[in-house]
Amino acid sequence: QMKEQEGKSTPDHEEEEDDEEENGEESQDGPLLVPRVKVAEDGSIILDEESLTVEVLRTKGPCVVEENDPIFERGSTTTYSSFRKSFYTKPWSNKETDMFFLAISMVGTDFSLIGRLFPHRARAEIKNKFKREEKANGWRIDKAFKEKRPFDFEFFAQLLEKVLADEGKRKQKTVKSQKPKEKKSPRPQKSKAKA
Amino acid sequence: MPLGAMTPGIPIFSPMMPYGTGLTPQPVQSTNSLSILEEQQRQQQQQQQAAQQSTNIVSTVNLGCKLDLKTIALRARNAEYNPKRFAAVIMRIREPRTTALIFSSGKMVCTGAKSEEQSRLAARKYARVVQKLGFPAKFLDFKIQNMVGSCDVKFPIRLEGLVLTHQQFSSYEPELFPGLIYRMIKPRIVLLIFVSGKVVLTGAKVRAEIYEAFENIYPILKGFRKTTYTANYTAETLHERERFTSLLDLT
Amino acid sequence: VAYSQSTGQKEQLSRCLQRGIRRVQDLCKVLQLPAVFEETAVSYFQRALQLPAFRLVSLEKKELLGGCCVFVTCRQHNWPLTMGTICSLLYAKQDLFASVYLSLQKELGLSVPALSLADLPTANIPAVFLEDKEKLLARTMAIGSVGSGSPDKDCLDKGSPGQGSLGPDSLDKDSLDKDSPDKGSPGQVSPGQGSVGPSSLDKDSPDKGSPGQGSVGPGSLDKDSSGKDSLDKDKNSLDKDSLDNGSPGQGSPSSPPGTQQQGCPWAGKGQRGGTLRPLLPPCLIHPRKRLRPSALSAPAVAPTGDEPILDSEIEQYLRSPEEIRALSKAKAWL
DNA sequence: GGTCACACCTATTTTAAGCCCTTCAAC
DNA sequence: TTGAAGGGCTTAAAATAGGTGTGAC
Repeated sequence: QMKEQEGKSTPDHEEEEDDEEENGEESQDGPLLVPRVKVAEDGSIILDEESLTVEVLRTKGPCVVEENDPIFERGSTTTYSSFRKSFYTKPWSNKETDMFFLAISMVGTDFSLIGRLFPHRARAEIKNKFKREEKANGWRIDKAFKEKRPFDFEFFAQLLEKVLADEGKRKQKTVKSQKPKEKKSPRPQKSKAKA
Repeated sequence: MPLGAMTPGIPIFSPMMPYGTGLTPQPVQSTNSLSILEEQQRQQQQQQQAAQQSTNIVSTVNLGCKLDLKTIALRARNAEYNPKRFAAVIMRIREPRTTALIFSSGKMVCTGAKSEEQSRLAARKYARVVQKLGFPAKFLDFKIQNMVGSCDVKFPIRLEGLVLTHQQFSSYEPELFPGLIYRMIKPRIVLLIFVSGKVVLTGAKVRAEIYEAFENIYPILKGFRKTTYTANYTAETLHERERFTSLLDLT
Repeated sequence: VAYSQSTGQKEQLSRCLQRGIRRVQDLCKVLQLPAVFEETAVSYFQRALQLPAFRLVSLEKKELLGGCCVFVTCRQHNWPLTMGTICSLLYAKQDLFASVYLSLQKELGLSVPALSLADLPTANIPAVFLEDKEKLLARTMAIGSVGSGSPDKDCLDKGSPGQGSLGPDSLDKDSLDKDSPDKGSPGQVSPGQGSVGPSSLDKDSPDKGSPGQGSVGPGSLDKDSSGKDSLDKDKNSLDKDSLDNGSPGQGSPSSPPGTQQQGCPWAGKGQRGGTLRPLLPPCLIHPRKRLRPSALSAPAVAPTGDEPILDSEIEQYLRSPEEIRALSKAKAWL
């Protein structure tokens, strides 16, 4: 059993995807992390819950779960949060944010469409970005929406590619040498931004 | 123990909101003893300080005609339509800042407004947009479906104590959510109460329910005010135990 | 395990009930819970199934319902069973289990005490528990992180390290390694474990191993990495214009147009070239943080809801025929 | 095996506070 | 090795409604 579960780090991306089916356990092993949920052997605790009185009397039986209990071993790496669905969203840089507003001025508030303008961003990320900007810089949203710009996909794609590429370069550069700043590395586009 | 059992006079209310209708007058006769007046005034001030804010309103209206969502999405730049994901057009307007879900049946849901009036105005604007797009939209059965409000009582609350004494109404599962979920019966409002003293009220159909619920909960919360820090642990706890011994039967 | 969804309401209640009860019993056996627990849990299950709220839910949820009943029972007896353990055993998704659990509480009007040893009066607690409580509190105090709140608050409010930290694995790791002298002695009893373990449990819950969690990252830009070199130069210049002039300067944090950068289209470039800065107008050198307070929040006047709506306002949301044509073409391309 | 009926997913808003994850800069 | 920063999820409520998966018969 054990359904599968997506291993993506970004919200579902429109179509394209057919999630592999696998990963499943990948554990099975880890003899070390056996969750021994041991408990006091005995003792009686009495709680009176509104007429719902329960009395427990435990005689010194074996531990609730021995450390070798196969049941537990099986899911040793499965935790309460193993199935949480949270995706990591890469923070938006200033440049990319500018692109976001440019997109709004070109297509309006169709997040799905905007999402297609940002190959690496899912609709959910666009929507969250929109809501976040609405709170922080509502005027910018308004401004972008008011300033219509012709929808030129090619243009946008080129621009975005360049912006992302610059970012990736800058990052690498910063890591290697400290002198950086704004620099267009000799090689124009082509590289895919962020490795 | 009815909700208001241990609540002293719960007078006033004073929405500090522009549209606030001073509802629930409620005569202020109450307990006993001396400086009742003073006490009441003090309480009034406190409650007033915990000004409420209506934060979100959801309303519905029927445009009374079938709509072609594809067309709407194509012609309006404030719309989005992805039949694969959701069967409605998602439309937004800037003033009042709201979002609407427009279904092909002509039914519409308007969310995000801060007041009933704003919600209605926004809904009318959406209807106008749809009209301008060529549909014979009308404006039928406008109705406020849900109102959300939030406020701050300005003092920390002992949720552990509250959940014990009001078990029948509460659910406090810090593992799942930091707030205590309080399901008030009358009015039928759900409150999310946080240790910080912040409170969220939701589920109301009319503004008065939010106010009423707050008036009901405020005295209760005062009873569980978390007195600052340490030493209080023992004293407070013991006090609490004494009061609710019957419930715990643990002492 | 794992039915799936579908109400199963048509199914004979008795059968559903029997099956569910069996599951509850099995679960109790697996957990080696006292017999009393089993009875209580089963009765809860029976009560719950009477309610339409549960009779009408999917089988998947019905299954978790059984687990919830066992879980509730354990809690009421202060038995250190964690949600993490239950979820693991049932292969349940945290969210789903939580929702069923919360609705069980809601529907049955149950009162489920927090799993907290610290909150129990000492009188009825076995010695082992007492010891642990001391340790627990001491540890809590020592850790001290708590900015505000009594020890009591710590144990209860944050007592149950939520979202993932309760995983079975994390239990031994922290409790044993860190604080328990009995580390390494299997025979010893450490009651505290399953329960609360204040903040200490938070940190290192070994989720890392969980399958399918993170990774991948957005680094999948692979797809359309087309060549378009020729256009490059042109685009670059366009780019400059549109970004620097069109938007309020290089992602400047926040500041409405009204106050500043009003008539200074060069703002963006100027700020970039550090040396030019002194030449910029004061409004750019010392941009005001506060800005028109009212402009943002709707009209000061409360609407009545019946205000006339100007056509011009509505028209800003409409696309012109050309735009529609362009968009159609563009969409076709995509 | 096909039909029926229905739970549940998807989506939107809004607030609260805590937890979770990733990334990257100081020690 | 930490912590901070940035983003996201969780809880409640309510209306809307088509598509899908699935037990039952």
